[in-house]
Amino acid sequence: MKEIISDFSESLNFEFYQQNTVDISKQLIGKVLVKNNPDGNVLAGMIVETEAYLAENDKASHSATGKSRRNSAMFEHGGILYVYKIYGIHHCINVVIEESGKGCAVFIRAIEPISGIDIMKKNRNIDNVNLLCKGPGNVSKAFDFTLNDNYSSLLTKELYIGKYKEISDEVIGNSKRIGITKSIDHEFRFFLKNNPFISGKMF
DNA sequence: TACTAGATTATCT
DNA sequence: GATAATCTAGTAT
Repeated sequence: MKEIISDFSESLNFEFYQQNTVDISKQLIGKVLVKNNPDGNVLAGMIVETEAYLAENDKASHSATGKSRRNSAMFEHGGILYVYKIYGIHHCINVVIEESGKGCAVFIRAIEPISGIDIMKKNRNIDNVNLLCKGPGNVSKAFDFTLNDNYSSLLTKELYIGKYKEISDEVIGNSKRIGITKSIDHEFRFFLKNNPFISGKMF
């Protein structure tokens, strides 16, 4: 039984991803990430927590030290996925933003599951829906994103981000980014206030 | 509720 | 050889 949660006609277009990274980081809150697997399973959820990583003046960004094998996807044009592995165990997903050659991305930290919840539970091997996509490593595991998904386009029917809910500014909180050791002063983390699916604390 | 340690490997220096 | 945009389980408070 498939639940149709979003229409591909509602998907964000190429131009959307070429805009300012911090703006997009905030705008992605309340949007829906949709992944149509080849086996027919639809995985989807609302983005509830993001962080912006910039090309300039941001030592925490992977692009800060220039292009390398790992971060090369970040230097593509906006609208593709940048996936990397961290601590040898977890995958983390980013949405590449802005024009080719810059090195900007939005880090997806947490998602509220909407569709394909049984598959996500199986992928995570847990039963608590609130924990399914809490934290970047868990998002990747629930959606089964791996290094193979690096460079994937977000402009296809198989994988895209679509409009979902209108979110007003006052329910979006922002704070310092989590888990980094450099440029810790920037307040580039955005989240949906009082949402039980976000990671970390709400301050 | 809060802190700490340990897991584990692609990538970078 | 060292590091890392993390997560979880365990112990302490």
